[in-house]
Order: sequence, then C-alpha cells, then structure tokens
Amino acid sequence: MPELPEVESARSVIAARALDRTIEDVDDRDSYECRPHAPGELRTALVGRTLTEVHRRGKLMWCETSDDGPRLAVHLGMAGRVLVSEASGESHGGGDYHRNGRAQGSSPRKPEWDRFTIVFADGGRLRLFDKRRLGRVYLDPDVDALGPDAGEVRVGDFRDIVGRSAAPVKARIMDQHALAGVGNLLADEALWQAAIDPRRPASDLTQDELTGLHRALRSAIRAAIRHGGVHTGEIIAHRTKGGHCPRCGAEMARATVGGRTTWRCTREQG
DNA sequence: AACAATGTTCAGTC
DNA sequence: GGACTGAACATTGT
Repeated sequence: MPELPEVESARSVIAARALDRTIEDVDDRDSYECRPHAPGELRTALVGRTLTEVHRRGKLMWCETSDDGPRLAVHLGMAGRVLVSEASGESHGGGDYHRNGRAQGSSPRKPEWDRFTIVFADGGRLRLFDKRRLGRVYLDPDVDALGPDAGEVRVGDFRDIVGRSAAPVKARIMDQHALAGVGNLLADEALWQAAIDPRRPASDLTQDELTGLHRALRSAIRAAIRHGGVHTGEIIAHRTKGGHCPRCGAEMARATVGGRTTWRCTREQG
C-alpha cells in the first residue's frame, strides 16, 4: 500500500473535493473489497447522505457522514488509490505506486479495477481504484485498535512504545497496533537514515538511537508526502541485488525481517 | 513458470 | 502474552 504518506495524500484529496456532495448512488458490488458487508449494505447506508469530514490514522482513513450516519472506512491495501472526479470529468488524486510512474505497456486502467464507487448527485464520483484488490471499504472501523499515528507520535511516547518490545526494531515499528502507518518501504528508509540494523531487538536500542529513529521516521514521512510517495525515499532505488549504499558505497544486503523483504547497508546497519 | 509485491489476518508453535 | 513462521487473501508484474 500505499503507506502513511500515500494515504495522507488520498485523505487530502477527499477533504478538498469530496465533502458535502450528496451521495446519489453507490457501487458496492465487489464483495471482497467491501467485506464483510453484503452487496447493497454500503449503498443503503450511504445514499442520500454526504461525507462531512475525513480523518486518517496510520494507513486507515474514514469519513464521517451526515445525519448521524455511519463512519465510512477506506483502507488502500497493497495498491489502492482514491480518485475523485468532478461533474466535468476532471479527475484528482491517484498516484501510481508501482513503476515510479513509468507507463506500463499493457492496460493502464481496466474498468474492473474500480472496486468501489460513490456517485454524487452532481455527476462526479469518488472511486477506489485497486489493481491488487486487497483494499477494503467498510463501516465503523475500530480505530482504537491502531497505535498512534507514526507522523504525529511524540518522541517520548515513541521511545516508550518501540523500546518496550524485544521484537526486531523493524517489525516493531511496522506493528500497526503499536504504531500506525509504517510499511515496508518507509521502515527500510527510516532505519537506513538512522543507520540502525533492522534486525536488532528494539529493546536493545539506546535512548539516543530511538530518538534518532523517531526523527528519521518523521523526516521520511514528510519527504514522502512532499515528493509523492514512499518510493521517492533515498534508499528505495538501491533496494536491489548489486545495490550500494548511496552514503558510504558499501553493498546492500537482503534479509527477511518481520516477514518482509528487508534491505540494509552492510557497513552502516550491521 | 515460479516468485515477489508498498497490505492485513489468522493458525500453529516455541 | 510475545514473537516467529508460514499461509492465506486477490491480483499483477517480472
């Protein structure tokens, strides 16, 4: 997915363009994307209302709805994008999380990749466009199951939360119950920026290292939001066999940490 | 054709 | 209860 920065971009598009428009119709027929709801349930819950506010915590975003309606949760999964269009057909949002925006040779946009659509009375639409189909739209999310947002957590809380666990530090910062919003690429980027071995037990880190990791993470999140996504991180292009650390030139090494492919600089990160 | 992929979740095990 | 592994989920791209 889209990680925290991509979700924040999607949230801001909704905030700017999708609020206060009357919902005329909803296509919720994709029963996997709309799990656990049956087809028609989301439609019934939403038609006639408006989205009044949009919020985000980590990678989860949700909208408040008018007339005391339910909260509409949207999770982008591995490849989801939110697109909001105007009555004119002009479209906003998106972002291609694969291929650095390069054009792919085949099928840039199949209609069936629109997994969920809200049709506004003015003719515009809000669509969840999701090639991988691991995104999700559902009602009344359990927001409190998530830890504090990784972009907003204060350094003291961050040190407490991360330093408390004996899990590898990368697994710990990616645990959405502990800290919300950090995905695989953001974790590799922040750990590389902070020069910390992702395999080290989080509880072995010094207070200074935790402070440095907190700073690196916030900086990586801000940079990614500014530049259009986590794939713009400085280390991301070097996460490949034969890759070298752009800071010291040492080889990058691949491992599995917390069940995810992990790349680190062999000199600066162990 | 096999494998990896920026996501979550759940079962089994130590 | 924690933490790890592996699988599953659905699909695309290499």
